[in-house]
Amino acid sequence: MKQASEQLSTAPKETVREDDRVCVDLRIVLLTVANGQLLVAVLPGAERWQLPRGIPFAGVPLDSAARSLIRESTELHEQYLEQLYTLSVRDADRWIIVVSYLALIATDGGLPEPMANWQPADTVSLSEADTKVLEYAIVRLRAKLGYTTIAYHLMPESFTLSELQASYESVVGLSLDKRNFRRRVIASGMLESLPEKRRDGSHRPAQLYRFRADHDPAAFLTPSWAGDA
Amino acid sequence: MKQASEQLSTAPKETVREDDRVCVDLRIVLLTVANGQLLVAVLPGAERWQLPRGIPFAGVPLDSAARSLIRESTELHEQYLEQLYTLSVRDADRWIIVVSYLALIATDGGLPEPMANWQPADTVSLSEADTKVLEYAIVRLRAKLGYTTIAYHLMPESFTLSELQASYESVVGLSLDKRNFRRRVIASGMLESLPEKRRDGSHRPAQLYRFRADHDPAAFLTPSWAGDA
DNA sequence: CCAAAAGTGTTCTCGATACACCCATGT
DNA sequence: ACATGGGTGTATCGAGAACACTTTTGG
Repeated sequence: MKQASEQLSTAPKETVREDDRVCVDLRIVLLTVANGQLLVAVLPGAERWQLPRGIPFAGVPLDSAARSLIRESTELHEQYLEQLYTLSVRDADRWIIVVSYLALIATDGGLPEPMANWQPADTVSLSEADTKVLEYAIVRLRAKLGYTTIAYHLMPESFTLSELQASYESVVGLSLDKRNFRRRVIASGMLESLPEKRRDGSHRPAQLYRFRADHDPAAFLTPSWAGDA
Repeated sequence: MKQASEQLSTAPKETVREDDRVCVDLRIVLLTVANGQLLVAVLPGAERWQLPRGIPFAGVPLDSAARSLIRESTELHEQYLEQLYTLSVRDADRWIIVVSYLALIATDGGLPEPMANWQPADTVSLSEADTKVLEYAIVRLRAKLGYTTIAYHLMPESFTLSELQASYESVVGLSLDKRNFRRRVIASGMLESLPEKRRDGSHRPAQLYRFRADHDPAAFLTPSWAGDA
């Protein structure tokens, strides 16, 4: 019932009975940005929405379990998956262990096929535990946006700098200075400009960019967004 | 066997059999600093040392389980406990889920009673999984040292600035500039000076400090230590 | 008077911020 | 010609890093 070697020496005082074993529950915060809103994938629950969830099988690594959970919620493959945190929450009369993941999906303008429902991340109504997990996911995403190239996973193949800035703004919830934003994002070296421009309305066409194939996903951009409106 | 409500709606395709349930194993990285070395608490294992570990019981929150594990390794109460990461590792023919914690204990000069063994963190020989966990713990501790007052949990009640600097240096593994270090740590406002000084040898006595009772544990110090020797 | 650690200030560089106007296009 | 979003440059400020000498004590 337990695997051998290592953990016998300091095993807890009593033997583990079968139903003393803890329950592990995976929860996925699957985010995307569309029309200037940060959206989260949710499924209908008893009374409220709930995050996509599931119980991992033994014999399967956690990340794979998370990935297959996502494949049940959307037909698009996620672009990015990162473990968030493991918390224990009271559920009925037991404590269950919730392992939470952050996943990102790029939009190509429209929404990814929603087998799940997409709800605005700032207003969706979830259980207490799910709300905590969602909030933490947003904190992490905001932080990483500042010093990594994680935005890559939220953008389509090519985009204008204004579109990139709009995505940043929907995630951080602030408006940023156009000139400073461009300087930073260009200076970071994570982008390359494409030969084409996009004509889009009765105004000057916009240069298109994409993320460089070799962009370092851990590359530092610059760590602070403070100070703007 | 499973608790009701929430997770039925997206339950995995097949029903969960009893022994499909995953095993969860807690591991604690318990660190301290003594005589200029970063030490980790370990227990004798089959061939190598191993991190204190144990299986959490259902019905007990994870953090409590971690705390009681620590109480089995040392008589001192830990000063600080923080969850690190949850990873799945292959063990025999199953994947087990390892939830890792970072704990800190202050030294008062000598070592805390070692029911566990204290080994230098940079040379101790552990299993592959334990090594990964230890390395990650050190990365986290180093990072947090830069922008939080986490050092508090490694220091005795009162100390000199040189002692504090020495602790920082043993953790980050770099030597720091004395003047810059002092300026930063003073400017951060996390310390207060005591009326006493410590006479210590044939040289000028050193001012004693302690952490302010109301120091904000999340207070920013300053995020980088680069550039020194 | 010598050894040993404590303590102290200034200069420089660089990244972050604030801020306002001209450009290309469609109607 | 005008409305619309695209695109650009400069001045200021503050944080971090580099760097060397004086002070106080005990022996």
